[in-house]
Amino acid sequence: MAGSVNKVILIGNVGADPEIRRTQDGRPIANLRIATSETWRDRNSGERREKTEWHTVVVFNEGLCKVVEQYVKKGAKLYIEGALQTRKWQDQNGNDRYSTEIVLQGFNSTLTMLDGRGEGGGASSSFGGGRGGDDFGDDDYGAGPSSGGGRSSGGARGGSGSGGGNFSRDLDDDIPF
Amino acid sequence: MAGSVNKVILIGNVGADPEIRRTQDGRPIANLRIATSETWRDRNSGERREKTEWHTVVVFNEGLCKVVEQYVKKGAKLYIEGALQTRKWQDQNGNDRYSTEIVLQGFNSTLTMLDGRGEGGGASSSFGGGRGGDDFGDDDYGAGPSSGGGRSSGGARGGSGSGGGNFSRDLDDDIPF
Amino acid sequence: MAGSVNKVILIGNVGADPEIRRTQDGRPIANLRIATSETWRDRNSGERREKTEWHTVVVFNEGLCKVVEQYVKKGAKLYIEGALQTRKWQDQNGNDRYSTEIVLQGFNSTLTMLDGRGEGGGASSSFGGGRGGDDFGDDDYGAGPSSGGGRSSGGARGGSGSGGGNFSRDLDDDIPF
Amino acid sequence: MAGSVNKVILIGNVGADPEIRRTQDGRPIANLRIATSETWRDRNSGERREKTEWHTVVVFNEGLCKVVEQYVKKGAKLYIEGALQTRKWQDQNGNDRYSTEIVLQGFNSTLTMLDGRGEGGGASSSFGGGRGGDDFGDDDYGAGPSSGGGRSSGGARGGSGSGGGNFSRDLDDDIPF
DNA sequence: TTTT
DNA sequence: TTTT
Repeated sequence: MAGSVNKVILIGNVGADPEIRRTQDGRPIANLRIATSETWRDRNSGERREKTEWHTVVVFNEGLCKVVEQYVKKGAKLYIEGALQTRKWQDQNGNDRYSTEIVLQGFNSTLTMLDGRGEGGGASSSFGGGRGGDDFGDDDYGAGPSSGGGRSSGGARGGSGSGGGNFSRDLDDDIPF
Repeated sequence: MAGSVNKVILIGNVGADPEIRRTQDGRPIANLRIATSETWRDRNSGERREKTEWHTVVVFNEGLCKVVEQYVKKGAKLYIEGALQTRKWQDQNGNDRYSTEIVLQGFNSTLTMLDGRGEGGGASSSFGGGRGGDDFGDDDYGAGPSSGGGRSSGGARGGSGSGGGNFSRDLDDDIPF
Repeated sequence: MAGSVNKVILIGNVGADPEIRRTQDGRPIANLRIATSETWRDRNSGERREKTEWHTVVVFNEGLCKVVEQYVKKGAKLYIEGALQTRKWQDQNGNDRYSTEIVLQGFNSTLTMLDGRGEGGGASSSFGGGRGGDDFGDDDYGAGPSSGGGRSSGGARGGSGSGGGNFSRDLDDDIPF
Repeated sequence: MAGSVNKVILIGNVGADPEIRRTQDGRPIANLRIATSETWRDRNSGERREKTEWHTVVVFNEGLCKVVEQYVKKGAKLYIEGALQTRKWQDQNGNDRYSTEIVLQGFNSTLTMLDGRGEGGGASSSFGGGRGGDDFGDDDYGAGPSSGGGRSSGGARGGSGSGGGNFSRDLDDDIPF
């Protein structure tokens, strides 16, 4: 079927340092757990209540994996755009099990760090941005994320400052890893 | 945690006529299975390939449930906007199991029928639309979906025409069911 | 600034056959006018009212331009994902004027045809789909939209059937134009 | 036409303290200027370049206006979900002019503060959240944003910490202003 | 005019 | 199980 859309947009916090695995042929796959949460007031008690939803995010895109590996730490606030995918697997008893994940793989996958603004209120360096896009005349307008040079990073929580970065696929060749 | 977003946007086709259950206190809950699919060309064989993803959508909103009950049939193409929710349950062996669903419950849930354009190629009646929104002067601008009057409809496949309708919560009082 | 998102999602109908211009160096640019509309019921009169919003969409992506040129006709229903851009220009009196457009240029631009379902109720060929994505093992999983072969199409309104197609950038090499 | 979607999603920074006007009948309208920006590397020079896009956001929703009035300051990073609207007006010479704005008015408008996480690295108070949603049994699950109690706030830049808050319409009765 |  |  064509004419379909499968899109997930999350803004939430990373629950633990990401895990990076590798395929047999060496490509990285990053796994993230992201929490979103909503709060409301109980109609009867008047108490504030909160419900947290945990999401499993799987990053197949190689460039985004590198970003995740280097910059995303427990506690980081991320903007994620990906697609829903339900994977079937067998448990130890041979029973079919299903896991639904947000997959960042396709052309419109995005991962943007929303923490940033560093510690000193200063212009913490940024390593991302970009539309990935097409070409725009003779310079590389919108041509893809780029890097801000030497950064030590540290994730959101660790705190030593990390400008919010916007990453996308197609960035492999622009990121200086 | 506040400052989070949990949003799913789907455009896909309904795999089977919806199931409508009721809570003990009589409120309806609709279940939908929606297929999205992507196609690509195999790099080696050059063949076209397709992968279909199935999504479970649960509609708690009462107004949307009525819409689903009356207008959504197997085969219908829908635009869905909801939130991801993973539900924990026990299987017959007492093992924890998890199911991830797209829940239409909150203020920004939407369900829009994308088939339509009626039978005659004409303007097709519409039974929905709307922003739910706030007030806009003295008339009810953006005040919520409304109905186009008597339509028997019949879903997408049944085919006798059904304008695409846009529904949201807050519409309970406007829909003449 | 990094860590920002600029995204527009539209589902609407094309108001007129698209215009295709070309840059000096020969690249196509497509212009579309797309109508979205909302309906509501007047609180006082009880009448149904409707407000249509017109959007200007500019397609810089070359692959998408070709798709627009060949398949998108007046009346077609489209799903569009792009970015907002306000362009400054001078009117004949030298006054600054601004026009805001939805630009399809970047990596996460999408254009999907939502009409389709072909003429005979049958399996009208599809020329799109795809995630653009990365590679997935040795076949071209998610590797980008592809074409369904020879189709004459005809747009939504023209009517001779055109399956809903999903297009994205990165597709240039896959579309057999 | 029904079956349409008109949605804008922005994450960006507020360029100046918001302006709050009032309609004749006393309802507030907030105006925000929000910057999004993308960066890329020039293909030739290798320099990092940046392009900032400015967006005008108009908040008609009364609850969101209050939030804007009290918490949103110059420099704040926001998540915004609204609809595109082009307004026609006459300049001093009587010429038609058009302005396109992102309107937060309808049921699925959202405004979420993304700064926050306070100064102490702690859990940071949150004054928002919520789905607006429907009812869910006997407590007010998902019933709408609520407030975290006494907060002095101060906007993003002012800096003394302000948890990210998520606001939506339907919240009027829950926010303790 | 923001932010990095 | 849909759709193309």
